[in-house]
Amino acid sequence: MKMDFNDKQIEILQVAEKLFAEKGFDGTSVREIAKIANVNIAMISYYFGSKEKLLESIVLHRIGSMGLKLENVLQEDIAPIQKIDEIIKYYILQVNENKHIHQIVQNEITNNKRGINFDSFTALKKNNLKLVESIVKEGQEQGVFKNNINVALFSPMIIGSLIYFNMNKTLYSDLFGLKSESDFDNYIKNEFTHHIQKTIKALLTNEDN
Amino acid sequence: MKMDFNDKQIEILQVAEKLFAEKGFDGTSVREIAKIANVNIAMISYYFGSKEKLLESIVLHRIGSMGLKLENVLQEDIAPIQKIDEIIKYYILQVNENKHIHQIVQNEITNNKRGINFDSFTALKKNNLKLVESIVKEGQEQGVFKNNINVALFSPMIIGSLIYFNMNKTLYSDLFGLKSESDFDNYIKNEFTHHIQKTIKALLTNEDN
Amino acid sequence: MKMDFNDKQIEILQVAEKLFAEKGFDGTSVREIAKIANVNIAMISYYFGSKEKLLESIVLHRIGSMGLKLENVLQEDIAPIQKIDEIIKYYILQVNENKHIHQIVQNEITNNKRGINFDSFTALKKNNLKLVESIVKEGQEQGVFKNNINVALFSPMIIGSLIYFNMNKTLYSDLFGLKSESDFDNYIKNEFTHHIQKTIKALLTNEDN
Amino acid sequence: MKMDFNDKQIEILQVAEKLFAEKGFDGTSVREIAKIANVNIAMISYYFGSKEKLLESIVLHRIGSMGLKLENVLQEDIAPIQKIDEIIKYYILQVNENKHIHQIVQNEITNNKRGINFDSFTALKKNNLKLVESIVKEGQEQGVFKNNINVALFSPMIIGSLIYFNMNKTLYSDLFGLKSESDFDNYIKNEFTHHIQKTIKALLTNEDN
DNA sequence: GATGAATGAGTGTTCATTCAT
DNA sequence: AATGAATGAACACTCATTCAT
Repeated sequence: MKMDFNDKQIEILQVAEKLFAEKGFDGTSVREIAKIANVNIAMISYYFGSKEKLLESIVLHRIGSMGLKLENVLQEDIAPIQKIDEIIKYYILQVNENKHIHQIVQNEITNNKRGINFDSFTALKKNNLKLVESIVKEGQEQGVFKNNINVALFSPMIIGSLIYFNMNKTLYSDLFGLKSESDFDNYIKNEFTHHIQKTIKALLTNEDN
Repeated sequence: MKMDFNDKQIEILQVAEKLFAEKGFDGTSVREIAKIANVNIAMISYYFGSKEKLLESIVLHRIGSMGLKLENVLQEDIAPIQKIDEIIKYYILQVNENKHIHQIVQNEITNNKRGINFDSFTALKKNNLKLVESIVKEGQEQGVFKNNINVALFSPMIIGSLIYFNMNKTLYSDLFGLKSESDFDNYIKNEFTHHIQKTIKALLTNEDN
Repeated sequence: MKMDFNDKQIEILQVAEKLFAEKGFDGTSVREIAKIANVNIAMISYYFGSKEKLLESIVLHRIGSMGLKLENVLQEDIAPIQKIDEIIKYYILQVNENKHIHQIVQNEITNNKRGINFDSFTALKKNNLKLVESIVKEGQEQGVFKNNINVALFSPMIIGSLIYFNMNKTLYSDLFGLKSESDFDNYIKNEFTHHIQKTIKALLTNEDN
Repeated sequence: MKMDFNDKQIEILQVAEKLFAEKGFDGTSVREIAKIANVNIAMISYYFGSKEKLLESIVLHRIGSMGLKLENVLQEDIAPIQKIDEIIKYYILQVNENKHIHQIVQNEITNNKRGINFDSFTALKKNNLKLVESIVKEGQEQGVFKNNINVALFSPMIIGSLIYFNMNKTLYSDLFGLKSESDFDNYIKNEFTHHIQKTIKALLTNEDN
């Protein structure tokens, strides 16, 4: 699968990503994408093969440009508890910056009606899980983290709650008095992130009840 | 808003709920619903007015039959920490039992392109939030819960992580070696629920870092 | 074909007549008629057999209740020229009072796609023609009307121009500064009628060019 | 508003014009048009946007190809009374040659339920009216026409009677013994035209009664 | 390599009518 | 005698894709 897209293709990818996230895959027509991206309708089939292949290309393009990998975020010599803080911050930031694609993939993984291949996404998740597991293990060996921690459920907690929070933007903007888009984004970067960090750390360090 | 549906209408509602959850609203055609529900295509418009009204009817029907209200789940005389356990168990159970509708509503609230009214859903959420807040306050007054707890973020954590877990069933079945539908369901009822309970309680009782 | 309609049937006939005239036969649905007439949808088929038969019933009902026949309008002992004035006045009045049905029949006679029977209407026209012919002949014998008058074309001139005038109500209201429905109706009863009378009499009495 | 239609589009316009005139707008389905014009159903929406836009295109196409304008028909140096003869002849010819479109527009102007724009048609009528008014005025100044002539009612008389005559083809073919389509057409071009000319001139020149 | 024209299949909805009660 | 429920057929329109150029 080639990954080098020309300018027109990238324009299409960006427009399509936005529309797919906003209106769903089935709710978006190629006509609409073509119109907004200011290209001929036939281009989408011509460049990407089909509407479904277009979605796969969006995912590939996104993952390819996701910037810093988790591995590079962490310094070797900081305490495990700080590493956890960093990881959560990184996770939330990354998911939030790519929320369009996360929303799309989430829906499409659920609607398995289309045979779209999201292996690259799943692989990324599994890889991240391994890293977190190794850090938790490190903390456990140092005696700062409790045992019996179900690390695999961190992801649902972090990403799941963030997606849910984003999807119910109206409700939470109302509850927290967030008046603008940037208010909302700042809330995620600060209060929300802090809350999740606090929660995970409590789980890792708290005496069992 | 009438809520009394006859048998055929209920059949349609159930089929549509399943299909909408599986394939999305736009990805499901009324023809398909009619075919599977074994009714004439015209019935859907005839009974519900339109495809969109059908979705609203599904939501209403679901909420109307959601059984026990949270208020009735709780005994007065148990400790706040036990109440929290009960609430989480109830929440997860309820969301899981109605996961179809949660999935649909989640997607449709996001894609606000349709003017479908989900106020009843939002009202339910706000109501539940108030209850949890009062219990946390009770615990704080008794000195068993810490202060500075962002209760409004419990919902995203509980429901968000559950929805995410469900949506990535393939991944987590793989990770946890769950071979059947009931394995997966049992995992949610036991390990998953326990994990969330443990997490929330840790958050409520742990010393700040 | 029976002609005795009960109250509900008459209500349906009146509503349908108005709607057919306003929106055309095909542009009007039986649902709409039933709704406005405040009767069950099935009633139309039940009472009249079909939508087409309903139209035939409207025509019959209308003709049956068209009030004074032309024959009775005329006094024996007035001059032919006055008879012509009376006839034209009667014609315009009658067509205008029954403009709905004239509009409908006009359209439906043209659209011969439906096998609707308008013989009763045609018979009325032929009968009226004979009467006018006899009066013109009377005038010709008295030497007050010229010969070579194509009496059969009087009807197109009188009714045709009136229907056209009615159909272009917006245009002519604008041209003549008629601000209300009753302004328009009065214009027909006075200026329009006078104009037609003047025209026909000119034709009947003028030296050939 | 573009007016250049390709061959297939013109084929569709012609078929649609005929069908709309024969069976009305609502009585004609795009399927039928497509079938007879031997094109794919989707072509109608593709070419014209919608069924209603198709009708607007028909009107535009017709008006655009209406050949000689009234202004060019008249020689400067003939007597007003001859000009009137020419105008009537032109009017009847033009309306008769375009009777389909006149019939359609007539019906649709009446059924104002659709927001179709017939301004171009109305503008044409108003323009023609001005021309006739100027000629009548000319005749009045020369003393050959009487005063107090309601020129605005000429149109209803000429066009209205012609449309009525056409719409009741069966009746008048019977009355005048016209056995073929061309008999009927010839009758319009000769006797009918002459009758209208005679009538209008009588009105213009006759002493008031 | 790129695109305007075209299309078969499918969309949600409305239609006049029928039928069991 | 009257009607609520139901339906097959048709409606105008949009879809993603193809193809000749």
